[in-house]
Amino acid sequence: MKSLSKEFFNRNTVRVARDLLGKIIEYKGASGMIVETEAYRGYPDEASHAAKRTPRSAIMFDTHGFFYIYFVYGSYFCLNITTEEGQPGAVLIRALQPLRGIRMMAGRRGVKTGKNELSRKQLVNLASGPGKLCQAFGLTKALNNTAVGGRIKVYSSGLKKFRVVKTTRVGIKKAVSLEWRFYIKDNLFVSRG
DNA sequence: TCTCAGATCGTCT
DNA sequence: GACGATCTGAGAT
Repeated sequence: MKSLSKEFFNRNTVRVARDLLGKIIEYKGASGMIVETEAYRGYPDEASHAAKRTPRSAIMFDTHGFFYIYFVYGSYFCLNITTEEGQPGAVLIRALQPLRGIRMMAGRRGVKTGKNELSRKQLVNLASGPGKLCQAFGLTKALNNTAVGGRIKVYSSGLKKFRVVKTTRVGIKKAVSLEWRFYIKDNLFVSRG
């Protein structure tokens, strides 16, 4: 299967966030379907990394179709894909539905499986959050600034029939923030954050 | 040098 | 569901 082209990401960030739902991410034999995304653009979204150019966030200003992976809260990584040329932006991948390499993911997440299948709750918990999915897939800052289709692939699954929920929140945190979050309705694997 | 973070998990109610 | 502890690094001053 062919990875999405770089041009797929050279569009309005909110549109890309919506269109990434249902796509497949694959890395080192593990794969999962994207079920939740969040769009981040530049000013006036002051809470976004794209609001201000810093050495860390420069990738959001300079590229599209590249992975932006940053470290948060001293423990976790967040996976983003940069978008739209000429405008800082990125889409945060918030949750994945695990498809392949589930035992591997469980191992990385410290889930004890033994010989039994994972319980439904354990399976849902593998990648139902930005930090969890990076841990499950073994994604770290070492993969920051790599192109989509390189070490990490993003495929179209062909899945089209699902209902999308769009949420917009204004004024979260201390800063003025616009937030566009999309998730596949009724999907068990979306995060609750 | 200092502050605080786009999250997670365990505990409590 | 609510809340607190966690703990490293980026960015501000």
